[in-house]
Amino acid sequence: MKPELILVIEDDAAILFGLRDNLQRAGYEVRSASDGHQGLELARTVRPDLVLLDLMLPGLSGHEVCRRIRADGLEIPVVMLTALGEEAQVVRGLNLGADDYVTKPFGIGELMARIAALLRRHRRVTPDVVHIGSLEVDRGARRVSRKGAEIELTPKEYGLLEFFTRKSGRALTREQILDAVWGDSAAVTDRSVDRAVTTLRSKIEENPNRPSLIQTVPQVGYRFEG
Amino acid sequence: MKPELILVIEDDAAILFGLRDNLQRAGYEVRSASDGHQGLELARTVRPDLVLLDLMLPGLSGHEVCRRIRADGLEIPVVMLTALGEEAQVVRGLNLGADDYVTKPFGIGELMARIAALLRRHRRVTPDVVHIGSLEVDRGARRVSRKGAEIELTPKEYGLLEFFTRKSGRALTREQILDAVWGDSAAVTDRSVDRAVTTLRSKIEENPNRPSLIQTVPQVGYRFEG
DNA sequence: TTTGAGCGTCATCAGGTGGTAACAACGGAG
DNA sequence: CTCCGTTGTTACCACCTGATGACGCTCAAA
Repeated sequence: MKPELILVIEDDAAILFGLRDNLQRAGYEVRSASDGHQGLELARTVRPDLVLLDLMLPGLSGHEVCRRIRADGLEIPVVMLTALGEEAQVVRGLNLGADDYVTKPFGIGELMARIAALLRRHRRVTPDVVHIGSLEVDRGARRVSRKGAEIELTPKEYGLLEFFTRKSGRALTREQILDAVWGDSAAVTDRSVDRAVTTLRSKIEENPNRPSLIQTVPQVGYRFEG
Repeated sequence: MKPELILVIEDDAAILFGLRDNLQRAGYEVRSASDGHQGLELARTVRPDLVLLDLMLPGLSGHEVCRRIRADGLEIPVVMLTALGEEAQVVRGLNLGADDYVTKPFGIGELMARIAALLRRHRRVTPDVVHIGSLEVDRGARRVSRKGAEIELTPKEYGLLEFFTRKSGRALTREQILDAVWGDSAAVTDRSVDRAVTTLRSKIEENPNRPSLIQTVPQVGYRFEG
């Protein structure tokens, strides 16, 4: 099997060297960049399996790099490296789509373990097209169809459905759904989730009165059956 | 068979002369430019089969020329010529879409071999003509027509259409489109994408009011139906 | 210098989207 | 059986988004 490729974006040469050494020893292939722009370009072109991203970078900041990676629709796991005392930054980072963060100075063993875990988790997910029963969700084209017939969804409905497909089988609170689909900035009632679920059900369920895809979990929220 | 045309962009007259001499001796036709702007212009107009590009140039840098060539959707192989000690630049170059690089001072034999290899490889890929419904996009001739009637597109319109043909079927964000067609350096609003799409639709859609080729993906961007 | 093409921005407009509210339905507790 | 909290459903309409015409800036050719 081809070794997994890790992109390290880090401007401190000493740390970079250490990371590269450890990663290669662990059997990963490593590419690196020492500033944000270069790192972003590499992420786009070489399509690494995971990105290790320092927060403080010349050029683009780590946040910006992360945001753009996500904006490109790349679902690469991103691990942020932050100095102590940057907790506020950490929160921002996670909201921008980072999957994990590690605070410097870090134990190399812990970091390696986190990386391995993320890769393992990520390998299981996301082919571009997902089938749930007779329903087909094409994330690349952003399209949904059943038995060849396209189902027209509004952006919000599609966003909700896509989120469900990524968390299928798990009970999700309305708050989790709001955060993920509406974004933390939006100030909306959690009743909006109910309403969105209703309209989504009416479009994708065979029998909207007895939903089979989106189950209500009383007192909690909803669960998508994958 | 028509001799292959190589464009050399190099400001050092001595090196340029040597290259031209060797290339012609090897049976290639040669055009040359001594600064970035002129080189880019030539690349666009004479459509060489390969570009030899010096990194350090008056006017536009080699990187910028390379990026713009790619932004235009030209899939010409580009070989970067770099001085020793410019490794960081080399990385950037490759990421910008250069296909190879050679470090000065170089052995002329090696360079010729690389050029030949690139031309060979390039001939094998890139189907030049794409058909979408009744529309025909000839990437080789950089021409678009419908039922034999040529459709005149401006450079930006053509660049956009060509990018669409390469990403057909996928939903593309305005940001992705901007990066690819305008280039990251361009400071333009994403409304410009809308504008460009509108004018492109008016030229290539049978019924611009009900577009069939370029679909709007609300809140996201556009999707080209391949 | 003039002219014109290309293209980026702005203002406007139409249509769609989705949040809220109001009410219905449901189910559990007492 | 009644009460009350939770969820489903529908209607309404404010707001946003995207389409498009108009305008102006820039650059190159004549």
